[in-house]
Amino acid sequence: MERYSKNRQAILECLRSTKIHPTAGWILDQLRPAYPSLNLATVYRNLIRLKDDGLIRSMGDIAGEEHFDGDIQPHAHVICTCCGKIADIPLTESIINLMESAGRQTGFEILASQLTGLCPSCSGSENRKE
Amino acid sequence: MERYSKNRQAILECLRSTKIHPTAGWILDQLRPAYPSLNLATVYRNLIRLKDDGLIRSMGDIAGEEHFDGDIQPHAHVICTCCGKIADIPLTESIINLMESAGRQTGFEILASQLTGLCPSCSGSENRKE
DNA sequence: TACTAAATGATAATGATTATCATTTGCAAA
DNA sequence: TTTGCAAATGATAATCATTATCATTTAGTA
Repeated sequence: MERYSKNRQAILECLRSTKIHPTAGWILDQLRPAYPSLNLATVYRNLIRLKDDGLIRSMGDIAGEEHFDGDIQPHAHVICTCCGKIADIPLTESIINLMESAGRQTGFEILASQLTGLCPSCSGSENRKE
Repeated sequence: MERYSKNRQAILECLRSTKIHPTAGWILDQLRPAYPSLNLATVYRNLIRLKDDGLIRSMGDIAGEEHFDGDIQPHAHVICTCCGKIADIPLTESIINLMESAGRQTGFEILASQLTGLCPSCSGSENRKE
């Protein structure tokens, strides 16, 4: 039978209850009121553990910080490479087909689709150069 | 008229002549023989500059390191979240449609499509847990 | 109640990236 | 050619997220 600490459970529930794809630091800030002694290292450790157990997923480093996702169903995101903003996009038939087709072509096990670009705010400012 | 240093030109050409989507460190290693005094900070500085100028593109942090791409045409990648391996996938009609449709839905200016998952090697080892 | 492995908090170490700053380079005007 | 100046550079320190270390605590079990 698997041990399951209060901290780990709280971190998992925190991740599952938000749609913002947070970082370790954000999770710590959320849980501090209820778990005043909770340590950042513990958050990181449990995120790694939850990821290894397949209960959460990492979105990789976005704008310098690793973001996590409590939704392990295959789905898609749009990410702003400038400010790190993340938007969900509905997982349409065409995206599923694309993921499957790319998986067949490359031999990869495709788990997520990330479209990257510039959000409305960043698109105006940063790209007035070319 | 724009100044254009030898270093910056060499970095740009290095990026354009490879398909491996390298890191700053890799570029430095490539150029060291021809530019023995080239410094890592200079590579970083010029990559930022080239990116700001729209001549190259960053793929963001992959497995802890920022990777760059000399190909600024919209295109698609498959990335292994475990080992960082990157594979190109041809930019099909369906991907273009997907990018355009997601752009309309979210208001983002979509520049690239990244499918993430596990490469054949990592798929075997890391995921035997669930 | 005592034992043992897992979990934790505190903190140091790591590693990629960025900032600082004095020096050098390369063009442009005199 | 010489001088002046902004850009570029090399060397190195600083930053910041993440990871490792380690002594201590916790929680389940014999």
